[in-house]
Amino acid sequence: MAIRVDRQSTTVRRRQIIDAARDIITSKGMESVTIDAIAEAVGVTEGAIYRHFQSKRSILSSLIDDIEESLMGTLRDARMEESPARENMERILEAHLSDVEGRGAVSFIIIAEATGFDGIGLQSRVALMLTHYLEFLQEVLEDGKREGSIRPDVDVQAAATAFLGLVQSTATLWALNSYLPRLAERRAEMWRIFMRGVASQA
Amino acid sequence: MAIRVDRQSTTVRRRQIIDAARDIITSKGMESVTIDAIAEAVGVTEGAIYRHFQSKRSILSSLIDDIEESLMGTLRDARMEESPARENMERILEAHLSDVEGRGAVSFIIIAEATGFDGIGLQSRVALMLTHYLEFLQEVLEDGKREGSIRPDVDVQAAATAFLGLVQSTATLWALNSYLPRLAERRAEMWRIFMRGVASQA
DNA sequence: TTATCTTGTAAGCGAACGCTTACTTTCATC
DNA sequence: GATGAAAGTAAGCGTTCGCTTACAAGATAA
Repeated sequence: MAIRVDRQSTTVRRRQIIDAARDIITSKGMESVTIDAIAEAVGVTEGAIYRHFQSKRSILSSLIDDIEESLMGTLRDARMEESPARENMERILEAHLSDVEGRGAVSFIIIAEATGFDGIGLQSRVALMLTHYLEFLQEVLEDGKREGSIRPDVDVQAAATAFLGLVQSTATLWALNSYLPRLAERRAEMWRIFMRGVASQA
Repeated sequence: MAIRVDRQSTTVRRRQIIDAARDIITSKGMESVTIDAIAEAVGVTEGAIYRHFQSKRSILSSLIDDIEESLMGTLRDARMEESPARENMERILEAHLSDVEGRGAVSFIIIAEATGFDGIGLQSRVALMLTHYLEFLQEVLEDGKREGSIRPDVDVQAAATAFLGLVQSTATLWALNSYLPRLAERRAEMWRIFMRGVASQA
């Protein structure tokens, strides 16, 4: 009588492992991401994890790939629609902040904690993701300049950094369980401040 | 012939220990802050550290006290001068960002990584510091409203959060060694964006 | 001088963590 | 039905880390 074992393909397991890592980060924070915790969440033993990933570092690296994909997907979706740049930017902010509210915003937790990542050498990987993210924002801001809705003398690098800051500070406050009432109104107000900051005169 | 021992009072040692912790954070990141590393930096053995602090948690807690003090000091200094609120705000931003550039901005690294702090229960301590910080910013912004330099319908909570975001995103990019050229110009431009976002019409 | 308090060391305990090894079980294919 | 690759387990190795313990030595005051 053998113990019932739930065998799965590497393809399936890799997905489960990455998803488990993400879930643990959002619910219990980065420091709780251990191979043992991941294994338990997936429903296998630690050893099995190493059938599908060669190291913890490579799990996190794959998770960052995953996060970058969904982050850039959000950006692409918002821009795809042929609407004014300022509406695109607003949609991006809305998508990010409802992500913060709903699922804890792994992406921005990872970005925040990446400072202390260099024990496993993922700092530069996160830096690269951030670069891609900011470059895309800068493109959208350039769109706005061409349309005339954004002032031509705005430095798009600084503006993109400021935009990232809106999301980052909100995510931090949220993650620290600070009192964050009326997040929807807060978002609307932050958007107004940012837009007024970069917009052409009304 | 006894081994030369550098005996110091608890008062002195506590300072040295806190300073060592701060230095390690700025130079090598939070995850490198171990009792052993602190002991080595101070020039004693691990055991000696426990003569002056009862736990690692209490070292970090004291460091946060220290950081809060200097953070609030910066705010108070900037506001003390009887100048317009917008100049006060600009001075605060300048102080924070030159801190980022110069000494690595421990305060904002701690804030960023506090998300993963709950293993040692300091999350709420950092959240409290953030609350104090934001409340002070809100007061300065209210000053600006009274002066008429800031639009009366601006939500000061959202504005303070956006301001924090400026510093946070810059600190993150800096800590990740991202390409951050012309930080002084960047600061000036971010200030312009923020101020335009909250200012009364020119 | 001697007693006492304080600061220090050396050694190591126990737990956690990343990862490996030796071996078993499942499953597709010939 | 036998075979070999793939996926799993149980056990444990080596290291790191926070912290404790037993003991030594400098400082201070009677």
